[in-house]
Amino acid sequence: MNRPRIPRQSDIARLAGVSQATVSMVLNDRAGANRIPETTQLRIREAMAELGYVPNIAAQSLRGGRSGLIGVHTFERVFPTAPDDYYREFLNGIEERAVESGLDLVLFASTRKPDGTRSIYGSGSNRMRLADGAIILGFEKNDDEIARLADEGFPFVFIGHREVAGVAIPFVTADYAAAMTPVVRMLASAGHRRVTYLAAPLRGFAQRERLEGFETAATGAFEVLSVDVRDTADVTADWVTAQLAAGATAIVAETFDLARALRLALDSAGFTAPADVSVISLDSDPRGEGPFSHVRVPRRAMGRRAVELLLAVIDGEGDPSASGSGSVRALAEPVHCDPPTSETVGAPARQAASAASPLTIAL
Amino acid sequence: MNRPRIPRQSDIARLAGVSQATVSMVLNDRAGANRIPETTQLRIREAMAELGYVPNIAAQSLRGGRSGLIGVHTFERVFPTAPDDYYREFLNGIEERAVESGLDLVLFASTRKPDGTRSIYGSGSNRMRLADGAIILGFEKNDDEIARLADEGFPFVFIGHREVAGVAIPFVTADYAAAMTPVVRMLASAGHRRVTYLAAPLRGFAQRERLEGFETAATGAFEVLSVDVRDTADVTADWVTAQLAAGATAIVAETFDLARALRLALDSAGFTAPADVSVISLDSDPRGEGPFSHVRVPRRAMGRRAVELLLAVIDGEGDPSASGSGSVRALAEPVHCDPPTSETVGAPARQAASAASPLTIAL
DNA sequence: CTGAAAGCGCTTACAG
DNA sequence: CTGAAAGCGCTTACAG
Repeated sequence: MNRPRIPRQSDIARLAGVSQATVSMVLNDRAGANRIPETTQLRIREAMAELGYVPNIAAQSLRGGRSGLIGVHTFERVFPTAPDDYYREFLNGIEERAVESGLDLVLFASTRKPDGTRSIYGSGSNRMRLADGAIILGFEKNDDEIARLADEGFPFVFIGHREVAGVAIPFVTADYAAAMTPVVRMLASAGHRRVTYLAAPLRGFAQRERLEGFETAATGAFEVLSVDVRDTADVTADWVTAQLAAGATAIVAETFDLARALRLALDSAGFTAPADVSVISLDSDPRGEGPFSHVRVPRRAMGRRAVELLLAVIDGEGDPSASGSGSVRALAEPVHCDPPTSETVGAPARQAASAASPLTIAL
Repeated sequence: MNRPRIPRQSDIARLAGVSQATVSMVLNDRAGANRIPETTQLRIREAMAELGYVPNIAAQSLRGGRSGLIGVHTFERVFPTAPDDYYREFLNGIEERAVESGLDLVLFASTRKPDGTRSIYGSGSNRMRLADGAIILGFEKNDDEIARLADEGFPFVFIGHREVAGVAIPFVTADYAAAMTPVVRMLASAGHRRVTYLAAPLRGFAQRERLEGFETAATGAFEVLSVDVRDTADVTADWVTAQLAAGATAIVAETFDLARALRLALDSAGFTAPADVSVISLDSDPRGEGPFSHVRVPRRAMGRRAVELLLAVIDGEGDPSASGSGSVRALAEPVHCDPPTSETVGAPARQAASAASPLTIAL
């Protein structure tokens, strides 16, 4: 009933009558280089199978430098409590791509500080080094830690556009600006001339890029009636009614939160899309497909790309001063977004365009 | 611009003017045992901080130490594509508990075999050994691999009742059987005497335990009209109608899938719960709270418990032949389920109890 | 109180 | 064609 010792290369060597080094060679297919005879190789492989040999990863990575581990660090929880998990799609892509390269994922749970937020160095030591590199997600600003991480030469990439003064951060983002062109084209060709842009309070690059892209694309196509920055709570039936009364025939909602709020507001104001107003959401709802035509942010593809970018950075292609960083540069290109579907885009509702319409009564 | 070499213990030792072994002692808090003076310890800690030292996990675990890594292995994908993520709540609990103990999580993504399924040994080497132990989730039968894992003495625990011939597998489960008592009591005291048990095709222990617990609890309380094993597709309006016609005044749905199907069937048959029929689901819907009164399976608590159990097993308290395995035994106790809420449990609909009721027309 | 040394299981030059 | 040896970065007896 004694626990059998786990076989190692020297056990195989003894059984096959060769040296441990020879076993290693055969295992790593470097046998050809050293011209070890087929018969010897066969004997070694048989011994291997007989003993059920499995390499010891710790020893391999100690010796070889790589652990085959990709770190994932989030400044918020990795597995959120709510089912409409913002990270899920990114993680899907990360996992998928990691599988393809035979890598395992380390979720840094140990990095939580006493106050509940997460920190890379908060616990005293950077456990991240455990991995060959890391993918970082999350909104929290933590420039000092990022700078230090870069300073130490630890390979990492961000998902989402991040900038820290004095540090060149490799990141994966989507082409939010370019995605606005088909949005504008779809609305313009449906006949819309006055459009409201419903924006969330500014938080990051993605939003800025969307808005700028939208305004650029809209130039000459239609009038951006207003760029209205609102919290979801302020997207009410009254607000919708006022927009239509002001002549808007279409609303572009920047986030899926705003889109959800807009759906409720439309319902309670008694409007339907696209009959009364055309609506496009600029972000897809992670919980499901969402109520409106929307631009799907390619989160899964971004997750995959992040792994690829990280692998390139780990391979030392990340030095910005190097001339041969072509691979990294290509991988850091924004990921393309597909054009929106058109369920809630239709012709402008005629009456809404007139200030004398019955809708103004609600004001 | 050269990447700085990662500091190791000998670098600290040189800086602090001690030997590398002393650094190791201080790091592992074995300094007290050897009475290393406070001042020396302080010097070492300062040097450590200055260099940003982080232990090399591979070396630690090669040497026999702990890596501080808890493995998570699933025979299916870790991050499912669908938002109604069955694993999410387990992972929540696992992450939460790991955070508390300063452990990181390794998601074994590399363990996927060419055919898409996952295997522990399929890729040639057992990458799991990287971690101090592992929590295994998922339904797929893979007895050989489990037996081998146990054979090698690798510490692991299952979430969900698992049995493999000849191997004592530590697992965490919920007290499904005991949870049936309040279910039966709630129905009986509402006046129900004839209840249909809607069961999924038998797949595991949880189901068996629920059914046996239910039947035991029901004895003397009411008649279990039928135990009906159905696929969700077969839960139709006709089926519901037939149940009521046969005299059932309440339906107990075993899984959340069945509960969802039952909701649709009730809708299309024009019935509402609890006016026409009382309904209790024996499992909670991971996607949300679900349409019916239900027993909440304490998945998060089970995840937490799995970490605790694993930690005990790692500490060698897992030897079933040892007398001191009290801790493991206590942790392997089924986790308690709270009693169901009562939204869709009401008094029996009178007419349904009569075979001459208009409902039978549908037959 | 602290250091020198062995050894965990591998890979990879380097000798024969 | 194959083996002896060094060394990856640690921990842990064992000597002083």
